[in-house]
Amino acid sequence: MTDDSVFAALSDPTRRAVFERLADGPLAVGVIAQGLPVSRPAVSQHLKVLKAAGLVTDRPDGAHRVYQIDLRGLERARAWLDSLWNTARDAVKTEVGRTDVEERERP
Amino acid sequence: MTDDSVFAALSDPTRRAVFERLADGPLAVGVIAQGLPVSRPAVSQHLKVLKAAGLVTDRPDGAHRVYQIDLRGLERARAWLDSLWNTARDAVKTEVGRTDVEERERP
DNA sequence: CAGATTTGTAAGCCAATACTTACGGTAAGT
DNA sequence: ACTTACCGTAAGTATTGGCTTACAAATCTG
Repeated sequence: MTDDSVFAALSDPTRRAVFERLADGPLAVGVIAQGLPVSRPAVSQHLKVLKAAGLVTDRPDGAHRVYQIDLRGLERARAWLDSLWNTARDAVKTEVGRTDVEERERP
Repeated sequence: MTDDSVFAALSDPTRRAVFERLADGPLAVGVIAQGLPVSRPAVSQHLKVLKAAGLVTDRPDGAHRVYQIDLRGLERARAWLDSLWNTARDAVKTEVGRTDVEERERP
């Protein structure tokens, strides 16, 4: 569940579509595959990637297998973005000041 | 600057390293490339992707070209994650209740 | 003006990956 | 027990993508 695996998992549009479908609640693989423009095995492979990234969990339910969103992976992505957003925002503020000085000294 | 381009841009570790370097302030291409385990043209290509995703902006500075973080792209990624996080969290809550009922009816 | 510096782009190469079909294994229904 | 349904995995293929080297354009410096 590294930053790398999380963002790599979120990079594929089909995988994000799978992930968005799970946002409303747990679903079985076949149900997820319905409506998506890819085959069911493809969805299985996507779910495997999402699981390795800590973005979903799965549990057996009879012949079905139910997948559910795991908030831990999302939290990791959020933490990375938030951290970078904060430092970038601070840098922009201090940078504006620095630029003013430089432009005054070297117009 | 679609969700797709943003997450695709953030999926590559080298590109995230480039992006993190820019968090502290604007930098020229050559400076960014220093310390990274890839060639300078590779960095240029990464910056092109980041720019297309709305994650950085660039401006000419003599023979140099200075790149800077653009908060718009970050905001887009944050919005996607936040939206999904909220709906997923709500779904978890209501799902707990539903599961309790189901397990009472079908143990 | 000639040379050096900085950068973007083109071409080519190799690895990663998303997809399909085919198959095996497990669970539910008759 | 046999059939049906659901799912994961293996094998194979085609596409994408990141990297390097080579080259061209623009700018500074002497």
